[in-house]
Amino acid sequence: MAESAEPAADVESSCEEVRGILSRVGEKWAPQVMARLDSGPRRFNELLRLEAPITPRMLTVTLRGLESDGLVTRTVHPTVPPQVEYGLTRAGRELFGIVHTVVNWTDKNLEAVHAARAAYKTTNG
Amino acid sequence: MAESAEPAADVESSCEEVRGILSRVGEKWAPQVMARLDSGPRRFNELLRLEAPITPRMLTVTLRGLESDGLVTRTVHPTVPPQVEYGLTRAGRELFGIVHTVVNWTDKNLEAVHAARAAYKTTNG
DNA sequence: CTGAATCCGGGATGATACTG
DNA sequence: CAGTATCATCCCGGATTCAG
Repeated sequence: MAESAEPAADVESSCEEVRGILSRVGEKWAPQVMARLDSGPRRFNELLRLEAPITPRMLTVTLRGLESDGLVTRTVHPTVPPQVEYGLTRAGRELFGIVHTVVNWTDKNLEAVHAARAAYKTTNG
Repeated sequence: MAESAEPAADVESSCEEVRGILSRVGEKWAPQVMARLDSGPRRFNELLRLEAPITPRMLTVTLRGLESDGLVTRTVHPTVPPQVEYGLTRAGRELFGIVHTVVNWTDKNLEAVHAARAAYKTTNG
Protein backbone atom coordinates (compact mmCIF):
# COMPACT_ATOMS: atom_id res chain seq x y z
CA MET A 1 0.00 0.00 0.00
CA ALA A 2 2.34 2.67 1.09
CA GLU A 3 4.66 2.39 -1.90
CA SER A 4 5.82 5.84 -2.88
CA ALA A 5 3.92 6.66 -6.04
CA GLU A 6 4.57 10.35 -5.51
CA PRO A 7 7.58 12.48 -6.42
CA ALA A 8 9.15 10.92 -3.35
CA ALA A 9 11.79 13.22 -1.94
CA ASP A 10 15.15 11.60 -1.30
CA VAL A 11 15.81 10.24 2.16
CA GLU A 12 19.23 11.83 2.27
CA SER A 13 18.13 15.33 1.35
CA SER A 14 16.21 16.30 4.47
CA CYS A 15 17.75 13.50 6.47
CA GLU A 16 18.13 15.21 9.82
CA GLU A 17 14.67 16.72 9.56
CA VAL A 18 13.12 13.33 8.93
CA ARG A 19 15.04 11.88 11.84
CA GLY A 20 13.71 14.68 14.01
CA ILE A 21 10.11 13.92 13.06
CA LEU A 22 10.64 10.17 13.42
CA SER A 23 12.12 10.71 16.86
CA ARG A 24 9.28 13.05 17.76
CA VAL A 25 6.48 10.60 17.00
CA GLY A 26 8.68 7.84 18.40
CA GLU A 27 8.71 9.45 21.83
CA LYS A 28 7.17 7.18 24.40
CA TRP A 29 3.80 8.87 24.80
CA ALA A 30 3.52 10.76 21.53
CA PRO A 31 1.50 8.20 19.55
CA GLN A 32 -1.10 7.73 22.31
CA VAL A 33 -1.49 11.44 22.89
CA MET A 34 -1.84 12.11 19.17
CA ALA A 35 -4.40 9.32 18.91
CA ARG A 36 -6.37 10.88 21.72
CA LEU A 37 -6.25 14.35 20.19
CA ASP A 38 -7.16 12.96 16.78
CA SER A 39 -10.66 12.35 18.10
CA GLY A 40 -11.04 15.94 19.26
CA PRO A 41 -9.50 18.63 21.48
CA ARG A 42 -8.74 17.69 25.06
CA ARG A 43 -7.76 19.41 28.27
CA PHE A 44 -4.65 18.64 30.26
CA ASN A 45 -6.28 16.64 33.02
CA GLU A 46 -8.44 14.77 30.55
CA LEU A 47 -5.33 13.51 28.82
CA LEU A 48 -3.73 12.86 32.17
CA ARG A 49 -6.58 10.55 33.14
CA LEU A 50 -7.05 8.94 29.75
CA GLU A 51 -3.37 8.16 29.22
CA ALA A 52 -2.67 7.06 32.77
CA PRO A 53 -0.21 6.15 34.14
CA ILE A 54 1.51 9.05 32.39
CA THR A 55 2.87 11.64 34.82
CA PRO A 56 2.11 15.37 34.54
CA ARG A 57 5.72 16.01 33.69
CA MET A 58 5.84 13.58 30.78
CA LEU A 59 2.51 14.81 29.45
CA THR A 60 3.85 18.36 29.47
CA VAL A 61 7.12 17.33 27.85
CA THR A 62 5.27 15.36 25.18
CA LEU A 63 2.79 18.13 24.42
CA ARG A 64 5.51 20.79 24.33
CA GLY A 65 7.54 18.72 21.92
CA LEU A 66 4.62 18.16 19.59
CA GLU A 67 3.67 21.82 19.85
CA SER A 68 7.17 23.00 19.01
CA ASP A 69 7.02 21.03 15.77
CA GLY A 70 3.64 22.46 14.84
CA LEU A 71 1.77 19.19 15.33
CA VAL A 72 -0.30 20.30 18.30
CA THR A 73 -2.00 23.55 19.24
CA ARG A 74 -2.21 24.87 22.77
CA THR A 75 -5.10 27.22 23.54
CA VAL A 76 -5.28 29.00 26.87
CA HIS A 77 -8.67 30.20 28.05
CA PRO A 78 -8.05 32.96 30.63
CA THR A 79 -10.64 31.71 33.07
CA VAL A 80 -10.47 30.78 36.69
CA PRO A 81 -9.55 28.10 37.27
CA PRO A 82 -7.21 28.08 34.25
CA GLN A 83 -8.30 26.03 31.26
CA VAL A 84 -6.05 24.84 28.46
CA GLU A 85 -7.10 22.95 25.37
CA TYR A 86 -4.85 20.88 23.16
CA GLY A 87 -5.63 19.79 19.63
CA LEU A 88 -3.98 18.46 16.49
CA THR A 89 -3.04 20.80 13.66
CA ARG A 90 -3.72 19.86 10.05
CA ALA A 91 -0.12 18.73 9.74
CA GLY A 92 -0.47 16.80 12.96
CA ARG A 93 -3.53 14.96 11.70
CA GLU A 94 -1.74 14.12 8.46
CA LEU A 95 1.27 12.79 10.31
CA PHE A 96 -0.91 10.77 12.64
CA GLY A 97 -2.46 9.22 9.56
CA ILE A 98 0.99 7.98 8.62
CA VAL A 99 1.58 6.72 12.14
CA HIS A 100 -1.63 4.80 11.71
CA THR A 101 -0.21 3.03 8.67
CA VAL A 102 2.63 1.91 10.92
CA VAL A 103 0.02 0.58 13.33
CA ASN A 104 -1.51 -1.38 10.50
CA TRP A 105 1.90 -2.63 9.36
CA THR A 106 2.67 -3.76 12.90
CA ASP A 107 -0.66 -5.49 13.20
CA LYS A 108 -0.09 -7.30 9.92
CA ASN A 109 3.51 -8.26 10.65
CA LEU A 110 3.23 -9.02 14.36
CA GLU A 111 3.86 -12.73 13.97
CA ALA A 112 6.77 -12.21 11.62
CA VAL A 113 8.38 -9.75 14.02
CA HIS A 114 7.96 -12.07 16.98
CA ALA A 115 9.30 -15.00 14.99
CA ALA A 116 12.31 -12.95 13.93
CA ARG A 117 12.99 -11.94 17.52
CA ALA A 118 12.73 -15.52 18.73
CA ALA A 119 14.99 -16.76 15.95
CA TYR A 120 17.47 -13.99 16.62
CA LYS A 121 17.56 -14.74 20.32
CA THR A 122 18.10 -18.42 19.59
CA THR A 123 20.89 -17.88 17.09
CA ASN A 124 22.59 -15.21 19.18
CA GLY A 125 22.48 -14.36 22.89
CA MET B 1 -3.34 10.74 1.37
CA ALA B 2 -2.46 8.53 4.22
CA GLU B 3 -5.88 8.65 5.87
CA SER B 4 -6.69 5.23 7.20
CA ALA B 5 -9.21 3.83 4.74
CA GLU B 6 -8.33 0.30 5.81
CA PRO B 7 -9.66 -1.71 8.78
CA ALA B 8 -7.18 0.36 10.75
CA ALA B 9 -6.17 -1.45 13.89
CA ASP B 10 -6.51 0.58 17.05
CA VAL B 11 -3.49 2.47 18.30
CA GLU B 12 -3.98 1.21 21.81
CA SER B 13 -4.24 -2.48 20.99
CA SER B 14 -0.68 -3.20 19.92
CA CYS B 15 0.61 -0.04 21.50
CA GLU B 16 3.93 -1.25 22.82
CA GLU B 17 4.65 -3.13 19.65
CA VAL B 18 4.07 -0.04 17.56
CA ARG B 19 6.26 1.96 19.88
CA GLY B 20 8.97 -0.65 19.43
CA ILE B 21 8.82 -0.39 15.66
CA LEU B 22 8.66 3.39 15.78
CA SER B 23 11.70 3.44 18.03
CA ARG B 24 13.48 0.99 15.79
CA VAL B 25 13.14 3.03 12.61
CA GLY B 26 13.68 6.13 14.72
CA GLU B 27 17.17 5.02 15.71
CA LYS B 28 19.75 7.44 14.54
CA TRP B 29 21.13 5.52 11.58
CA ALA B 30 18.23 3.18 10.80
CA PRO B 31 16.53 5.26 8.10
CA GLN B 32 19.74 5.85 6.15
CA VAL B 33 20.78 2.23 6.32
CA MET B 34 17.33 1.05 5.25
CA ALA B 35 17.36 3.52 2.38
CA ARG B 36 20.72 2.18 1.26
CA LEU B 37 19.57 -1.42 1.45
CA ASP B 38 16.35 -0.59 -0.34
CA SER B 39 18.37 -0.10 -3.51
CA GLY B 40 19.91 -3.54 -3.21
CA PRO B 41 22.01 -5.77 -0.92
CA ARG B 42 25.21 -4.30 0.49
CA ARG B 43 28.25 -5.52 2.33
CA PHE B 44 29.38 -4.23 5.72
CA ASN B 45 32.23 -2.06 4.53
CA GLU B 46 30.16 -0.71 1.66
CA LEU B 47 27.62 0.60 4.14
CA LEU B 48 30.42 1.83 6.36
CA ARG B 49 31.78 3.96 3.53
CA LEU B 50 28.43 5.08 2.14
CA GLU B 51 26.98 6.12 5.50
CA ALA B 52 30.14 7.72 6.85
CA PRO B 53 30.75 9.04 9.45
CA ILE B 54 28.99 6.08 11.05
CA THR B 55 31.31 3.98 13.19
CA PRO B 56 31.64 0.18 12.80
CA ARG B 57 30.08 -0.26 16.19
CA MET B 58 26.98 1.80 15.43
CA LEU B 59 26.58 0.11 12.05
CA THR B 60 26.66 -3.26 13.76
CA VAL B 61 24.22 -2.17 16.44
CA THR B 62 21.85 -0.74 13.84
CA LEU B 63 21.98 -3.78 11.59
CA ARG B 64 21.55 -6.20 14.50
CA GLY B 65 18.53 -4.27 15.69
CA LEU B 66 16.89 -4.28 12.30
CA GLU B 67 17.74 -7.95 11.86
CA SER B 68 16.25 -8.90 15.21
CA ASP B 69 12.93 -7.38 14.14
CA GLY B 70 12.98 -9.21 10.83
CA LEU B 71 13.52 -6.10 8.73
CA VAL B 72 16.99 -6.99 7.50
CA THR B 73 18.63 -10.24 6.43
CA ARG B 74 22.23 -11.11 7.14
CA THR B 75 23.84 -13.60 4.76
CA VAL B 76 27.30 -14.99 5.46
CA HIS B 77 29.26 -16.36 2.54
CA PRO B 78 31.90 -18.72 3.95
CA THR B 79 34.70 -17.44 1.74
CA VAL B 80 38.10 -16.06 2.50
CA PRO B 81 38.21 -13.25 3.19
CA PRO B 82 34.80 -13.36 4.89
CA GLN B 83 31.89 -11.82 3.02
CA VAL B 84 28.59 -10.77 4.55
CA GLU B 85 25.65 -9.34 2.69
CA TYR B 86 22.81 -7.35 4.20
CA GLY B 87 19.44 -6.80 2.56
CA LEU B 88 15.87 -5.76 3.33
CA THR B 89 13.20 -8.38 3.92
CA ARG B 90 9.76 -7.99 2.35
CA ALA B 91 8.49 -6.58 5.63
CA GLY B 92 11.49 -4.27 5.75
CA ARG B 93 10.78 -2.93 2.28
CA GLU B 94 7.16 -2.35 3.20
CA LEU B 95 8.09 -0.52 6.36
CA PHE B 96 10.62 1.58 4.53
CA GLY B 97 7.85 2.53 2.12
CA ILE B 98 6.01 3.99 5.10
CA VAL B 99 9.15 5.75 6.27
CA HIS B 100 9.28 7.24 2.81
CA THR B 101 5.82 8.74 3.28
CA VAL B 102 7.22 10.43 6.37
CA VAL B 103 10.02 11.76 4.20
CA ASN B 104 7.43 13.18 1.82
CA TRP B 105 5.43 14.62 4.71
CA THR B 106 8.55 16.27 6.08
CA ASP B 107 9.43 17.68 2.69
CA LYS B 108 5.96 19.10 2.29
CA ASN B 109 5.73 20.51 5.80
CA LEU B 110 9.29 21.71 6.24
CA GLU B 111 8.40 25.38 6.28
CA ALA B 112 5.50 24.87 8.67
CA VAL B 113 7.73 22.91 11.04
CA HIS B 114 10.45 25.52 10.99
CA ALA B 115 7.93 28.30 11.48
CA ALA B 116 6.42 26.46 14.44
CA ARG B 117 9.85 25.98 15.99
CA ALA B 118 10.72 29.63 15.55
CA ALA B 119 7.39 30.74 16.98
CA TYR B 120 7.75 28.34 19.90
CA LYS B 121 11.25 29.55 20.64
CA THR B 122 10.07 33.16 20.55
CA THR B 123 7.07 32.60 22.81
CA ASN B 124 8.97 30.42 25.23
CA GLY B 125 12.69 30.01 25.97
C1' DC C 1 -6.14 23.05 37.29
C1' DT C 2 -1.87 23.20 34.88
C1' DG C 3 1.99 22.77 35.15
C1' DA C 4 7.58 23.76 36.88
C1' DA C 5 11.92 22.26 39.54
C1' DT C 6 14.98 18.86 40.90
C1' DC C 7 17.26 14.54 41.13
C1' DC C 8 18.49 10.25 39.26
C1' DG C 9 19.16 5.65 36.71
C1' DG C 10 19.57 3.41 32.36
C1' DG C 11 19.94 3.12 27.60
C1' DA C 12 21.53 5.24 23.31
C1' DT C 13 25.47 7.15 21.01
C1' DG C 14 30.32 7.93 20.24
C1' DA C 15 35.77 7.47 20.31
C1' DT C 16 39.32 4.43 20.28
C1' DA C 17 41.71 0.32 19.96
C1' DC C 18 41.97 -4.54 19.04
C1' DT C 19 40.86 -9.39 16.54
C1' DG C 20 39.55 -13.99 13.81
C1' DC D 1 36.82 -8.08 5.65
C1' DA D 2 33.75 -7.78 9.35
C1' DG D 3 33.33 -7.06 13.21
C1' DT D 4 34.24 -6.89 19.06
C1' DA D 5 35.75 -4.69 23.58
C1' DT D 6 36.04 -1.00 26.50
C1' DC D 7 35.22 3.42 28.30
C1' DA D 8 33.02 7.99 28.32
C1' DT D 9 29.02 10.92 27.53
C1' DC D 10 24.58 12.50 26.87
C1' DC D 11 19.72 12.54 26.81
C1' DC D 12 15.23 10.26 27.73
C1' DG D 13 12.03 9.13 30.96
C1' DG D 14 10.33 8.43 35.77
C1' DA D 15 9.61 9.80 40.88
C1' DT D 16 8.89 13.31 43.80
C1' DT D 17 7.87 17.74 45.32
C1' DC D 18 6.35 22.47 44.84
C1' DA D 19 3.90 26.69 42.64
C1' DG D 20 0.78 30.29 40.06
